[in-house]
Amino acid sequence: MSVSIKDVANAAGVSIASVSRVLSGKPGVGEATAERIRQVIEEIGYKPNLSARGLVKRTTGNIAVVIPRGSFILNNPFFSTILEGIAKGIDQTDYNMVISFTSLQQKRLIETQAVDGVILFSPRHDELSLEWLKSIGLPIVVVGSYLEESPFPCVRPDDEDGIRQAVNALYDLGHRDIGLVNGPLSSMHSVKCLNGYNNAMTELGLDCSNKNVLEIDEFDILKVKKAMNTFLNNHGKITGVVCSSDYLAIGVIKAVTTMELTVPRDLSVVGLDDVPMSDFLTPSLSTVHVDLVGIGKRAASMLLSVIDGKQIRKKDVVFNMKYVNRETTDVPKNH
Amino acid sequence: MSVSIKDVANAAGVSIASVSRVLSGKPGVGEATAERIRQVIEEIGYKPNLSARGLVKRTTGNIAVVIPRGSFILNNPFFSTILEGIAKGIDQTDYNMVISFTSLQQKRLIETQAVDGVILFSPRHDELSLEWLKSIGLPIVVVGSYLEESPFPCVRPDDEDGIRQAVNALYDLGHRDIGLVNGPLSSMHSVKCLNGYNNAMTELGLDCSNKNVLEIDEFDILKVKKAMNTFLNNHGKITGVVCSSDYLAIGVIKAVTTMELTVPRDLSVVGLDDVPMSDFLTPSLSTVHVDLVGIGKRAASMLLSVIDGKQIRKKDVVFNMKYVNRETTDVPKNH
DNA sequence: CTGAAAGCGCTTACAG
DNA sequence: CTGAAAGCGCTTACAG
Repeated sequence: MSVSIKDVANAAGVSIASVSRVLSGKPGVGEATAERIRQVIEEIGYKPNLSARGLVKRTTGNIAVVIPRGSFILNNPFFSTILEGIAKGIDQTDYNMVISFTSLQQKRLIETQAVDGVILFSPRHDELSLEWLKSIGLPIVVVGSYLEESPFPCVRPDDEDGIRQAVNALYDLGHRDIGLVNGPLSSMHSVKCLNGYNNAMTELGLDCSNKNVLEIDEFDILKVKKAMNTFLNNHGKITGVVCSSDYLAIGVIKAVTTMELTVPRDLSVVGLDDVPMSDFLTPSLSTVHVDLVGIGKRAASMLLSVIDGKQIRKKDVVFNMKYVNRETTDVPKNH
Repeated sequence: MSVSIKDVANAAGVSIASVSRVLSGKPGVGEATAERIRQVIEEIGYKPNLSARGLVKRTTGNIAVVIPRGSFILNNPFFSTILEGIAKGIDQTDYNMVISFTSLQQKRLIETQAVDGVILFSPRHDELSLEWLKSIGLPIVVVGSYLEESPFPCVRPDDEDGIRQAVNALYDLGHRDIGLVNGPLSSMHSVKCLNGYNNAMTELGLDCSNKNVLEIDEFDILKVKKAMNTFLNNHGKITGVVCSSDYLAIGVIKAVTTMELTVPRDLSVVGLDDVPMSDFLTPSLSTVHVDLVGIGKRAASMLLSVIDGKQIRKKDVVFNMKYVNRETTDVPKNH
């Protein structure tokens, strides 16, 4: 069928050991021989069989990207943008990226020694167990949000400060009644956002009793609309909201608009993360920027280091965020 | 290190051959023995080594999802939604999905026998060569757009009819000067869209001299804005445009809005494909719906069939589209 | 510098 | 029904 190492050994008149050595750049082959072997490889188009190599080296050349609850998640550009970064991060290497969305696949992928390492997207407490993950002994890097008790290195945006900046931006515009639209607290990301919100409000001397916090657990436009409706009715004074993600902000704007309110005139809205599409929306979304592609890249290079057995210094890499004022924010209505 | 087939054979007091047979569900093992083996496997948590299996069976358990020009593309929800479908399609199987965005990775993935089959996203003529792809002899299914001379089965939306429906919807609203905002013609998708546009216009007795067609080759908001600007200036009569994708439509709306025009009052805009976010936008996007998740699922199941050596009947599976009227369309201004 | 040989963990004729 | 053995294509001590 396809050519094997034996074929190139024959064609070059050497042993397969020598071929293997030049393939992996190991020393111990004369330059003349090595050159001849390289030529033959090129000529007959030999490609090493990864299964065979993997069998003896106990590696696969694959890294897993594990994304929780696929269906809802992939539409969220936060994930796809980080994914882009990961892809770029491994582009120059020999690793392939295998993605899994369902926990069924994830378990299999990990148990089955099908990958050399794992990039874990913002895991939630109710999903893959940390104990289990630890017991596997696979190199793991977490991306997106920090897990308190986790032994794994992590790359993430500084959500807490991001939300703080968002709150302050609204404050500077004159807003005093500021709400938070958050995701479910089973995600550490949401917990950080809540902390950031509470801290910022307290620093500013504003009321942060959690009445002004709306928690949305499923990302369904109808549910968001309904929730926003009752939320705004119960908190009539709110003039601006900060959201824990751009995607959420888009839904909030939609919900608000269908209530015959106008953004930003009746309500200012700020997102979080600045996904590429945010500048593209109409009105363009005020949000807090972070280099999502950079986060993905960094997570990838970090994982590769761990796989290579290198000690990594920073176990928790936090990317700075920066508020970007666009069109969904304005001074409050009766200002 | 981890347990091997030998360990379970020892523990069960049988040969590795028997273990292998129950693993693959092959006949030739007594029910009592088989049951005992299954128990041992469960107890000691044995998982077969995929590399070893792959080496002898010459399979990998991986299917490749090949996405062209990653950076721009992944932000486009058209792709991520189909991806979701593919993931669902292989969820119940033992296959893993390995994704590649760069042609470098793609070549390696395919040459290196690292996958059992390939799902190829809307390839362009200037990318991976069909000749090369054919020469590899790997099962391939194309998703997204049809390649005329391609020997590979394809799953795709009926773009041509979709555009036709969009044009007709605008016509029915009273529009007569209808433009097309298209992608680059190196993609068959764009070619189909252009055909659909020309045919629909002709059927309606409208002018379809290509002056009313804007071709945007790179998806950059500044470029879109600039292009739209000159386009609308040169075609002042246009009251509605049809776009070859929802993503493009979002950019068009943005561009138009920054020109101090209002959608749909000054310009009606229709997208194509109805990605999940379209209903989420403000104003929500009028577009032509197609079951993108279904397309992904179908492509996956089709590829699995080809891998299994089954003959597939339909080489070109076309999904119907259906116009959805939302908020970016209205009667023309001076109607 | 070079090669013969063992071995990675499986599957699958082949023999019994 | 069951097992001994060959072999998949590599890598890597070990000897020379």
